[in-house]
Amino acid sequence: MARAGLTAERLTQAAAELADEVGFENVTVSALARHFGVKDASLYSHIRNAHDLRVRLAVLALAEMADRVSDALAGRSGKDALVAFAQAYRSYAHEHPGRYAAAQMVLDPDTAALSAASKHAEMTRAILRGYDLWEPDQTDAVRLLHSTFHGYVSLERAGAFHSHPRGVEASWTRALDALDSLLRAWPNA
Amino acid sequence: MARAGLTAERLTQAAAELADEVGFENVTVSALARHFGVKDASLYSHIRNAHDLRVRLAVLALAEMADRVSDALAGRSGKDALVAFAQAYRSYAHEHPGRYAAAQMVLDPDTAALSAASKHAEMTRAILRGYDLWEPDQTDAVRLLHSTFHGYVSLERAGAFHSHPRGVEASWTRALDALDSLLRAWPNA
DNA sequence: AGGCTTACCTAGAGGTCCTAGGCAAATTAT
DNA sequence: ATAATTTGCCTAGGACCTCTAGGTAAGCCT
Repeated sequence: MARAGLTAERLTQAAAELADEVGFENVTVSALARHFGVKDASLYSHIRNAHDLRVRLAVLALAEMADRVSDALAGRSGKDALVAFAQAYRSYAHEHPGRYAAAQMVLDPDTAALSAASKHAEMTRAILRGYDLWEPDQTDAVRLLHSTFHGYVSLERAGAFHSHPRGVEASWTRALDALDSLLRAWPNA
Repeated sequence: MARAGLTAERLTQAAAELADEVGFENVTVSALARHFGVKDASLYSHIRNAHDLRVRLAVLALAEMADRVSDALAGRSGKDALVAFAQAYRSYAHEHPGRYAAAQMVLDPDTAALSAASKHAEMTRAILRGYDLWEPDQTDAVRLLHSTFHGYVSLERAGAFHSHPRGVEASWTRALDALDSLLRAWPNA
């Protein structure tokens, strides 16, 4: 019998495509095995278990997002950088809903440290160099930005904004305007 | 054999407690049946299927949150109302992580319309009466506030803020300060 | 008391997760 | 080139979850 030539990397990549097609919660070991025309048990030579597969997927998604944001950010500063970051983040979530959902997994501290999660925080911090913010305000602002981006995208995907006719795109643009003006006039403690 | 006296309501209530104990993703029909000392199949007289159970749980959580926020909001306005809303929202999420996760489910439009989801939007809008905001800025601000609250709480629970020594509580307080000042000086389009 | 509704049961099919143990293909050593 | 080793994929099977069909008996209504 010819071998399928599986590796953890190929499995993770296929899982990412599967996630975008059928949703992160439907990424199962069985579905992945079916995709490769192989028995379930065969995958366990490459991944420890189903959770391990999902963690690998999360790590992949975090890295992809970081790359995309990093590219978008190159050569920009101030509001330009803010908008570029936000668009890159949001467009990734729209194009890759399954991967984005994976990226929201709660990772154990060790895995999180090895992942691109820290790069995200670092890049968000880089945006703030265009504004006049210093510690601890900078960290507070990083957290606020990250929260707003993530919150907006996940509520949008959950359909929370469909009940009102106001365009989701227009609100997003105005939210970025608002955040920019907030960063420029960050209140004192 | 004595009957357990199950109803959809008792099942949903028990599922809520179970969710807070073991996590929303571990709320299964089997686990719930075990809790009542009853066979799995018995639950299907009260709920349609596992998804139906989770939706009921989501609706319960949305209603509970709306009640709590509504109480917190009574008699307050301006920043007072903003802070009260935010604290009520966040404390609910902390005290009831499983229920909060349930409340993030994507509901089909009909269910969403019947749920307390619209009350949430309405209450957020009520906060803005203390600020000088009119349509469409009001809707944009509602979406921004909702996104930030939800984003902050879910990133916090995911451990995204643990990598930095700055206190999560302090950042939260400052985020509310920032949002208040943003609403008072909402930028023109 | 008799009849009706329904809460809960047993039985069982089908799916996912995962382990143990085996064989054969690919790789490395001789 | 053949032998030895590694390892990719297999079968078999157990544990758990979901859900359906059909049955029995408990509790409610006259």
